[in-house]
Amino acid sequence: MKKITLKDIGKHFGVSISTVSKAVRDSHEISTELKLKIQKYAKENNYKPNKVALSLLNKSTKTIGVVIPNILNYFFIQVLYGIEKIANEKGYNIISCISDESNEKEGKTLEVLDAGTVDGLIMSLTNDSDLNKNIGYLQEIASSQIPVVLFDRVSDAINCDKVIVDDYESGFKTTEYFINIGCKNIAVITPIGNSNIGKLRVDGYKKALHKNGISFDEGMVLNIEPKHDLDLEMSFLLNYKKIDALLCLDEITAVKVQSIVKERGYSVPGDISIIGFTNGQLSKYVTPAMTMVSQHGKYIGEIASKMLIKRIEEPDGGEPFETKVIKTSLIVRESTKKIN
Amino acid sequence: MKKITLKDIGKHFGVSISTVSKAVRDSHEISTELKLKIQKYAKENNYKPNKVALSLLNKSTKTIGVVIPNILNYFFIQVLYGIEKIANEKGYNIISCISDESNEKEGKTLEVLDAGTVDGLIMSLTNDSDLNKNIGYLQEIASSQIPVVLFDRVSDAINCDKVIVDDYESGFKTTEYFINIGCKNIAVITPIGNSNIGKLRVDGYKKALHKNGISFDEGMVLNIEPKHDLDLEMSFLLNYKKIDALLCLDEITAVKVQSIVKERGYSVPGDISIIGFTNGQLSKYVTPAMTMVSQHGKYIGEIASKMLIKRIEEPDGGEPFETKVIKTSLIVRESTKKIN
DNA sequence: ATGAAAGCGCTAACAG
DNA sequence: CTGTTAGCGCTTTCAT
Repeated sequence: MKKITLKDIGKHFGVSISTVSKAVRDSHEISTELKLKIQKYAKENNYKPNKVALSLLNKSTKTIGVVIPNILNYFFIQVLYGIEKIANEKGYNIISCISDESNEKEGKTLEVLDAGTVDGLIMSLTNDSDLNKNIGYLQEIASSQIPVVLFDRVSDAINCDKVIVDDYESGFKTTEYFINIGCKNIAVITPIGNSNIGKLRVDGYKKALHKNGISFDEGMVLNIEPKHDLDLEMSFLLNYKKIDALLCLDEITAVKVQSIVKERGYSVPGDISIIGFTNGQLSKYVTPAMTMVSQHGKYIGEIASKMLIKRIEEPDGGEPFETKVIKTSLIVRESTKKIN
Repeated sequence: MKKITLKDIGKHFGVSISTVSKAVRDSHEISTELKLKIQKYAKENNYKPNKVALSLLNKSTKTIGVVIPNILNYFFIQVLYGIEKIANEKGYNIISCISDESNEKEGKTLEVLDAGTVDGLIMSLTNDSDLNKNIGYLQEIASSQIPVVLFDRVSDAINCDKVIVDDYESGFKTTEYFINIGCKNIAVITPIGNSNIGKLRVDGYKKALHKNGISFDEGMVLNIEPKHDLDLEMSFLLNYKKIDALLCLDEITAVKVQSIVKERGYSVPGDISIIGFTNGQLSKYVTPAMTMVSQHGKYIGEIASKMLIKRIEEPDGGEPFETKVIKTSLIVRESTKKIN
């Protein structure tokens, strides 16, 4: 038997649909006797108010859309986990969409989410969406449809709440950490070279070099792409110059790079110290366990979720948009050590 | 300006709402001139038919609910990825819920999903849901509300389509693999001892021992729980008997166990060979790289998604329920080797 | 070629 | 106490 409705119940008892509605919601307006009968019947038949109808009525779906570029990336999973946790506590559901680093899929996803399915949107942009038509679309949505919170990969062109990592600062601090333990030839390996956050981290890196009197060398920044042969590229880099530190801008790259470096006979951290971004599940268990920059993904998700729900629920009191910066922390393990 | 509706457009042109509806959907019933005007206006104002209204009308939400026990587990992520991929291709969205291995949260989640929000449900049960009130509830949903597909952690008590791994066979084959490379003292470490799949794998293990004339020893099966001290438990196990092979029933356990074993001075695979379940991101990068049983998570997700959507879209032609068994494969790496 | 009306399932305001 | 009405946004007959 398919889902039972108020109408069905009403028919069964020969009463009106609004009476039933009131009865199941235990209104004082209904006689106790009738209420009991109806409630019993409703329970037995597993009646539940249809959410879709309620959504239409209340103009609120109690769901929030989450768009992330890559679900196989532990950082995003952590953020998703944080978002879900808070959303769940506050009675919201999550529609999760994966843009797969594709502008096109990102756009399609926005179309769906912009059609009344969700009360708000939490999103991290695809890698190259800075030069992306979706930006305009998103700005449109944020400004006139539903609240939007951007995290991690954000864009200045969109006016909304944001939660970001202090990428510049973080690139700076990490580089100084290398310098403080005695490293001088510090290379950067980035799979996110054309994203804003990648650029910021590299800028921080440059700043740290500059401050410490080390001249910046373009050749020490290795931009990699999924299709590239990392092994080969690393071989060029290692032959290019004597290197004593490697800063990798995501976890999987860090782990792969460490493995390549070890295979080529370098000792980590004896010859080369390595630090990676994103403290996920991988870095802890490889040998040597890797020193990582933790972005506190779960926390970012929680914050984003809270900000969004606040926007959704508060009469758009028009608090000015906020950008929260989450500080990273360095989790020091065995892939770095002081050179004496 | 908030979302624009047909009514708004109608008012603007002084025509009826149904005319507008037809116009935006390019009906031949409307004069070209009017159609063009309306369509232009609609585009300019970013009109999009409200999905919620459509859902109510069509009694179809074009979304499917996914309930997984643990999002920080790579197997489930892979499944989710596979589900999303297919669903997306077929125009469905995913509402993802995390039951966090809690019966209670699982139940709440079902309540929400059972209220007309989704057209179908893909789910893996919480660890101990065999002795779980939700089972009855789920059976109720599956039998009378919406199609349900269970994967991995399923239950016989629920009558629906299922996608499972050949856990018994897989426990058997893996154990025989150990035996074939010369191992005799094979221990099992399971964090999922009270789940069906955990039991099946252990049963397969027993069968292989038996077939090869090795007697089964209860003490060689180590049930662990999140709160337990794995280090300590492993120490007991290693002192209990000389062990030359360890079968770990999930990836993170495998990695941790290998790390503990190495720390205690054993060589892997020299002294002890190790195999783990779930070929995720971890096992490939630890040292030594671990031999793993791949369950083909993404493929499982794709299959589940296809089965569900077929049920949703096909006039419930009442094909009998199917249980698809996905064969595992052994990815041999360096944590196992032949003993001579 | 356009519009009125019904209905998806529900709630709320208002009558009786 | 119970019922009628209207309306959320949309599509779909069925008039006109």
